[in-house]
Amino acid sequence: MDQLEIFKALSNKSRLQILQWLKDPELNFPEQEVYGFENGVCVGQIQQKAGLTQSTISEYLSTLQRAGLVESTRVGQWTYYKRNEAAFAALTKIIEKEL
Amino acid sequence: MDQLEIFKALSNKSRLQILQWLKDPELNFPEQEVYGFENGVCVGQIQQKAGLTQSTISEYLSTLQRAGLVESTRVGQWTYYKRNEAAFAALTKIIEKEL
DNA sequence: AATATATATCGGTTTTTTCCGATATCCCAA
DNA sequence: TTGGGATATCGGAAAAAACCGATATATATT
Repeated sequence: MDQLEIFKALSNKSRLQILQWLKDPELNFPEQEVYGFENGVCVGQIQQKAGLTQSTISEYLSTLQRAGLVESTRVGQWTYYKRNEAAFAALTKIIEKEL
Repeated sequence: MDQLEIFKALSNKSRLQILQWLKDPELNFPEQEVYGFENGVCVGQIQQKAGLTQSTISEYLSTLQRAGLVESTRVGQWTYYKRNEAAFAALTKIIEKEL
């Protein structure tokens, strides 16, 4: 886990917001027909809610993924993103012990 | 506590390093004559160790202070900085609950 | 009052980040 | 096999961050 990369990923308003939305998909996104929220939420829904362009959101999700904070699953034409809760748990430990 | 401001303060290698050094001043800095490390470590010592200019370090310490991660005490011509451990504890809670 | 030392602030250059539009890729359906 | 929708990638303009040197301010000493 790269501390610096994680903190950089977290130091943007939109990316923080996305992570918070993903904490409770049922609450924050309209129903998804096929998969529920098992795999997370697809890029398009996040993009709509965030009100930024598709390319920007795609990049932001990559950034979060490189930092290990989210995971993605491709299903057909859709890519679903969900939080990686283990990474958040690890992060609190980093702050408690290393920082 | 402003999440975003905290994460921005943490997303710089030198500032992270400073926080780690301040975790154990006895270990990371030469003895200070008058005050021990009660009040923390003065700017000059941090600057020397970091190998950046005085102005840069002064700014970085302000950044950390604005984020609430350190506190400063002026004693004569010196300003001592030390960690605000309460802020770190609060940060782990933010990550657990809000993030 | 003059000088010296420690820190803060200011102005500027270079690098990084933020965001966009355009285009490429990938997958599905007809 | 072609067209359309979803996502990724690329190139770039504008804003922010990372530094620096010069200068200002505060305190202590003489």
